Amino acid sequence: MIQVKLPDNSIKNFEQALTILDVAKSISPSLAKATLAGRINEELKDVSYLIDHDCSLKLVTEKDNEALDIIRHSAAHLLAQAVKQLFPGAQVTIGPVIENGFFYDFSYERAFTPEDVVLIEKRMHDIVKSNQIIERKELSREDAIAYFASIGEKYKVEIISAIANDQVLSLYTQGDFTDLCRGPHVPSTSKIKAFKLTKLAGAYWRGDSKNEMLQRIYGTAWRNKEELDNYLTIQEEAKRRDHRIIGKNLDLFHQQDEAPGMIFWHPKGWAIWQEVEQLIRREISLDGYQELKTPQIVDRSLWEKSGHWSMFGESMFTTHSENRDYAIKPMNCPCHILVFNQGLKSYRDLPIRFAEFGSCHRNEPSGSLHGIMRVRNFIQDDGHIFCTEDQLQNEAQKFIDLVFRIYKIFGFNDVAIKLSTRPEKRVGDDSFWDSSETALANALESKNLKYTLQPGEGAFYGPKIEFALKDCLGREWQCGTLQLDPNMPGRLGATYIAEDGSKKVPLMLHRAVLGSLERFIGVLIEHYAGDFPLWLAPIQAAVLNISEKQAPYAVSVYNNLKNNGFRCELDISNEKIGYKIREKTLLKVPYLIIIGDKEIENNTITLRKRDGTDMGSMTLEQFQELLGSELIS
RNA sequence: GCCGGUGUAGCUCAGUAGGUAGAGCAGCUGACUUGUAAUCAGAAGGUCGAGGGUUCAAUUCCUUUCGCCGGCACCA
Repeated sequence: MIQVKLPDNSIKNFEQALTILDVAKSISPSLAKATLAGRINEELKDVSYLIDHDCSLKLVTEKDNEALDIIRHSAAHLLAQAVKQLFPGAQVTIGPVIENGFFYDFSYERAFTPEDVVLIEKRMHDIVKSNQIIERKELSREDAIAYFASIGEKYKVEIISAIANDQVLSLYTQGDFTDLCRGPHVPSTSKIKAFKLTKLAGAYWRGDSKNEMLQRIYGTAWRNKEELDNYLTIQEEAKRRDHRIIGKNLDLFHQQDEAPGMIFWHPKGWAIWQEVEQLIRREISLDGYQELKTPQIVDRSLWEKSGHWSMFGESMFTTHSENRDYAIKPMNCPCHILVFNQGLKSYRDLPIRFAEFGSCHRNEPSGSLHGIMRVRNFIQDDGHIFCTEDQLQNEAQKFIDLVFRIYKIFGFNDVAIKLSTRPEKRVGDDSFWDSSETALANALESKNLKYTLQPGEGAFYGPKIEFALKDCLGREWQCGTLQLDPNMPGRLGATYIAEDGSKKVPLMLHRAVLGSLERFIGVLIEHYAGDFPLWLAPIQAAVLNISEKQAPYAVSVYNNLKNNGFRCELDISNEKIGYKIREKTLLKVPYLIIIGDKEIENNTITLRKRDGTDMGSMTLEQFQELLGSELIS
């Protein structure tokens, strides 16, 4: 007698061993049809799994969230099967589930073309139609290696060879295709109902740039067509928000061949920048930061002392003059230490908080550049805190508060926190790393903040806390960072006089709330889709006249607003009002001011918001009050 | 940096099986004087990313190179 406990705590008794599918059938035929897998004592299993002992069972159907991963994994196999049928010379490697879909990497004598992908996707649909049963089989390591070696799948052999000896290996077969896989999978190919191949790309074997480059095919897969369409719509939306397109349409900035990875900020883009920079300036001064400015180009010897020359020499821009080598600064911290080093510092002076909007250059690999999100010249809302070990926790807490305070102003309320610990390539001994990692973790825990651990992701000089905000499409952007650096102050000779009269080396915290302003503004553009809130809008209002007659009145309204500090535009061209409204609406101007004869007569203005709302007429004074109150909120 | 794609007017894009290119919008000129998302007309606008090669002839073919796009790798 076998007892199977179901999620509603009811218990079903069976005379003999049976599969998960059999259990589903015993409940209802339609449930059996919908079942994709089962969770036996919390472990996911195929529907063909044989239940031969008492257990709890939760049937996984299309409706369950966990079904999605199974479908996607099966879609990856489906892709591999189609590729093997069309290109028998291709070797399969790995095909995991990723966010929103899956990919599969192949080794092939040539790159796949977009035309190939069309054929592959078509073949995948054919295989789905033919409803091939997906069967699981267990094999010994030796047999599995022998099998894949016999069909010439060298990568699979390599993968199996790396798997521990005592692991049971499972193979999944569907029609003419067999793949090594942990599973589980859907019971047959017809269960994969909604998928689409999305991208073609090169990818290194095992993610290592020293290895062969494989052909990666990306796809997305969903429970049904509605979900797939919904996903594709969101992708379209993301494309519509692309900061490179909006940046061009709104005339915010441009980039050109002569300066790859650098931004030419236009007046309108720079207006946004200034607002963001001023906001940071206000907020950090409340937290006791002092702003300063340090040189752009600094002698090589400083970078050698700081460790950058050996650690990041290749990605620093250099120059030289009169037999001296210089680096164009890739970061501000060494210079901040040089400022700290001027004059004796007492423990009474600490903590000292320096801030700088310093322009930094890093020679990022060409392939990594992306609009204004990843650039070679950037400015961070950078800052460095010099403090004692006792002050560390308090400073970390204070900074965490600052980050949340500022993100909230932009409407980012969902923030993911990550703690990155010691990387392989690092300076400083292990006791430094032990204590500093603990200190950061304590700061987070004292604030009851949840965080994920990222082992090996720390900076070469110390561990860090990273703050990733979520935009309105749910995408994560890592912006804020707090990095503990117990090494650099010592390397550059920073000291303070302690209470007992001895010289001590201060701790340093590198911190930024927004990170690179270029990137942060890129995030803002995509988050708001160009519809900036009034305080950030490059043009806050546009004055439009109906016809030539009202031009002088329109000019006076424009001048009045401009003189009161609002960013304003005037259009008194000989165009119809509909044309002017369309133009300014496309430029996402929050308020359009329409001036016709009526307005002159009543000494008012008529307002239209960028979303089309007609706000009727009011006096200019009333409008300015309205703007003022919107700016404060 | 690596793999693949791509580069034509200010913008969005078409085109040439090798014979130095075309549309819409914008800009310019003119007419119209307009009431809430594109008024009409005219003229003009291009070393077809850059260098080299093949050819009588290259924007088109070959090659080198640069930028951009999608990934991978990288991201102090």
